[in-house]
Amino acid sequence: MKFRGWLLDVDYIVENDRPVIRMWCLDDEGRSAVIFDPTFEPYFYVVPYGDVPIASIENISDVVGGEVLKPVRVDVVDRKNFGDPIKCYRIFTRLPRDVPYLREQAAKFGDVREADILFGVRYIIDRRLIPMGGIEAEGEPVEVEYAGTGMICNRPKAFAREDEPGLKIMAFDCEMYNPHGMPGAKTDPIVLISVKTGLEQRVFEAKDNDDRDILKEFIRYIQDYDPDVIVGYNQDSFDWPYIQDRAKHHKIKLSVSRDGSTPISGRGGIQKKVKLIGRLNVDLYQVAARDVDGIKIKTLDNMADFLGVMKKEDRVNIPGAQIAAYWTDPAKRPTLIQYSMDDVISTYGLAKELLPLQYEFARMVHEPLDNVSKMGRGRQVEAYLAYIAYEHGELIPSKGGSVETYAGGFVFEPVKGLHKSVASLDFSAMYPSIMINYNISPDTVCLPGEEKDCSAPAPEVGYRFRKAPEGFFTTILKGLVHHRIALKKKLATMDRKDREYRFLDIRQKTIKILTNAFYGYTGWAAARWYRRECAEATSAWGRFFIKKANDIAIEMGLEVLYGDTDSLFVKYMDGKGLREKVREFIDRVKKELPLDMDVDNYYRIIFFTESKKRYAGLTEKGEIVVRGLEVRRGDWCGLAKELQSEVIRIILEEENPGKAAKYAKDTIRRVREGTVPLGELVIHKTLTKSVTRYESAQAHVRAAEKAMELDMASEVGNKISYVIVRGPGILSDRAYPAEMFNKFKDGRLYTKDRTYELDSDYYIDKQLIPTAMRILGYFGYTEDELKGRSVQGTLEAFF
DNA sequence: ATCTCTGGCGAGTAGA
DNA sequence: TCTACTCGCCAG
Repeated sequence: MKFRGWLLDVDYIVENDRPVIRMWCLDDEGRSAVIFDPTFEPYFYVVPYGDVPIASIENISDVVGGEVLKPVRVDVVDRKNFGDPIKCYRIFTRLPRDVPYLREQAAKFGDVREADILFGVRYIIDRRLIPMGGIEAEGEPVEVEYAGTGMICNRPKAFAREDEPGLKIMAFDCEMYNPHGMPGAKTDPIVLISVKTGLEQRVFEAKDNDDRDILKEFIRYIQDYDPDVIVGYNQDSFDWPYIQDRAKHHKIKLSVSRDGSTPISGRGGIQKKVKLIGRLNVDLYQVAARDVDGIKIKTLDNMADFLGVMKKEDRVNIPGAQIAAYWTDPAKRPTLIQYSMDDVISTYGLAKELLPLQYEFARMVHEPLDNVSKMGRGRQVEAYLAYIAYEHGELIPSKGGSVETYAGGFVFEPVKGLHKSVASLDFSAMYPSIMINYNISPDTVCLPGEEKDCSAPAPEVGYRFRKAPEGFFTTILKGLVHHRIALKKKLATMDRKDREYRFLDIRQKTIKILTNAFYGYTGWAAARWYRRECAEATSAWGRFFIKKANDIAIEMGLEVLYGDTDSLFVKYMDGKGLREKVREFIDRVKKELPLDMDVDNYYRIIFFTESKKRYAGLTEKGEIVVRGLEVRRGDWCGLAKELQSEVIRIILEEENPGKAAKYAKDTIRRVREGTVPLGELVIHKTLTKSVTRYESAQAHVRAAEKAMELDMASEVGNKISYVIVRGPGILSDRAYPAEMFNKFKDGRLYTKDRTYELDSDYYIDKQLIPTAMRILGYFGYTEDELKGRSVQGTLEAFF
């Protein structure tokens, strides 16, 4: 029989003491299928130390549980080790689980390589497969109870396709009974489980606080609908572990995986990972945390609002701590049900927005979707490298090296104040271009004595790289750059609303992300292809070129106001002739330096603070661009950010500092009067480690401790939301979790049994004044003026 | 188990 | 009051 469809995942089973590769697929009609390949054998390499006879390798053995493990066979193969041709032994084992034992024995004779490549990934690499891509196979049909089609085949073939699979996606979300704050899986049942698919949405509701039945219904629902992809928001660290505990409590088997097995939890750690066999379990929070920027507090409702999936004002929102109260009150329960529904609808909507990029990453780096969605950027780059290494005959290096820091980008001292008619320019793809230009790659690092065939030494650090042959990274980067140029060219001829446009645009974006991560990857101590010399030389050339560009600009009569790593902000006399001068400048830079430079923006007016990395400007198009200032930060209260944002707007657009100062004074007065909503005064900071590990008292840590005393969630990695109240002690003593208050009126915060007073002086002196003064200080305003008497100012005096 | 990198700002703590 | 240091977040 023949099969044509999509490849979703690859794993293996053990049959008759032999591994059998299992490919989870979809056919072109969207029906599930599995393809087995019993012919693939586990193996790893050993690069011998000197002359090691093959017999020594063939004879390695270990005894595990009374059983003797030996290599199935050993062959001699030609490979490359960082570009150098070498002969090495390839050791085949009977089962993947034998590898850890035999690698230890083999390590006595040489350098063990690729022993830690997972068997499924190994198969994808060796058979050149494309997860989320096309697959064709021919073989014998076989009966399987957990998929529509089953077949046995040993040479599946991948093919690229331009359409997307008809995946069955299911979103789910749970609400737990939490009368004391944090729900505990031992005692507190799940009261609602909501699900949404392409067909319907529904909520399973517990009867009499007993979740036995809804757990069973949920399991049955998954079995019946049989989704290919399961999405949630934080389900790996919250919903799945909780469901697992509850199922265990009721002695129910959580058969939600496609083969009838239960979810597999990644062992411990801070970031938990959950694997479902045959279904792709994607935690959209992990995806958002890595791939979405432009939003600070990545809660489900914020994320859905930000991506236009569900506006906050159009949905029910219930504070986490009140779920039990809503559940218990018959009048309020329907609201809770709607809340749960809104959550699952948001989650499903997020999946529609976020998954296409993940599909492309899966295809690009050749890792199954669920894996790639949980990997850090470095590991994604590495998966891609591992796939390419195979076709180059390059051995995949072993992990890691020692952490050593090195110098990065150069930052110019800003010319503080307001400037009119300014252009910002930057080198396009500076680091990748430098790496390509100087053939900077882990396999081209020049050793002492071979300098004659090498590039010029990198400035400051002196590293050289061989001119030939082309490095492993260089080839890959060139390929990526060319591919992206071709895509951009094609996109330029297409209609933006076209379905294919979206598809190709995501592809070029994926390439860009991956390309830009290569430089950082080479300086990452835990990388397999870690070569600090590469990162050091790349950033050194970068510093050299931005300084050279600065010299050229000055020589041409441009005034350089600021620059950071790969960018320069320039102005020309009174602004007339700027564009012409900038064109000339770019031409000269391109002629004299091996890099491209482009205009990023023209600013009508721009304000540089006296600090690096903090500025705000108004572009010719009328857009306000802010960098580094508190407006951009998630750890200042909303009111302070709003104030600074408005001050910036008034200064840049209306050029009226007096009005900005008045706005600041009004804001300060509102805080004194206690008329600002509490939400505007909450400060959010991440708890980055367990509370006991902090060396000094931090406000958010103390707030987290107080939250835990009240049985409210404060886990490592969470954002802690707190407010500052009046009272004795240092600031952190007076930081309280915002959720503990159920009422805020006239500057007073109420809990069930206590009243606190908001520390309005803290908000005025430490939040509002500093953010406003960051800009207004330049116009001669003082703290006292903003807090009290009125002063007029004009902009003219400051040019 | 986790992890792309360095440069940089500014608030707050802790100790002298 | 001064300074060194910790901490979190942001620019590129």
